[in-house]
Amino acid sequence: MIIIKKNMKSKKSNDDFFKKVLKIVGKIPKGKVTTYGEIAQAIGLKSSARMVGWALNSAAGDDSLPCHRVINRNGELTGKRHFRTPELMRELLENEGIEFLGDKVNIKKHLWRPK
DNA sequence: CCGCTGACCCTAG
DNA sequence: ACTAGGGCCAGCG
Repeated sequence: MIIIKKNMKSKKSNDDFFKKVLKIVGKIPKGKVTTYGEIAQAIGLKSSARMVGWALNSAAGDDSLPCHRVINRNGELTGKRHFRTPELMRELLENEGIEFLGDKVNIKKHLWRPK
């Protein structure tokens, strides 16, 4: 009667987190981009932007998941290395109408915040 | 069990 | 404007 609480909670939390990340990323509209930090905050974790990347890494290869629209706060395509090819990420973004400033995305113009 | 690593972000000097 | 360091949670050797 007194036990089992801790164990259950821990397991549930981790799965729930993963689910939310995929859901939010999948909701990113075409022609928009968001950041790891924004997603992390939308989920409820204030400083766990790294976990967002971790979740995406586990889901890498899923064509239904526009992980190329997820970038860092600086507008840099930090996750390009985990794609099939480093250039693929930029190609996809440019194809959707995202503007680039040098090697970085014009995040100020295309930023989309999950609500 | 301990420690390192990671698709990040913030604060301080 | 740039560099350095700490914090965060989860996975892996």
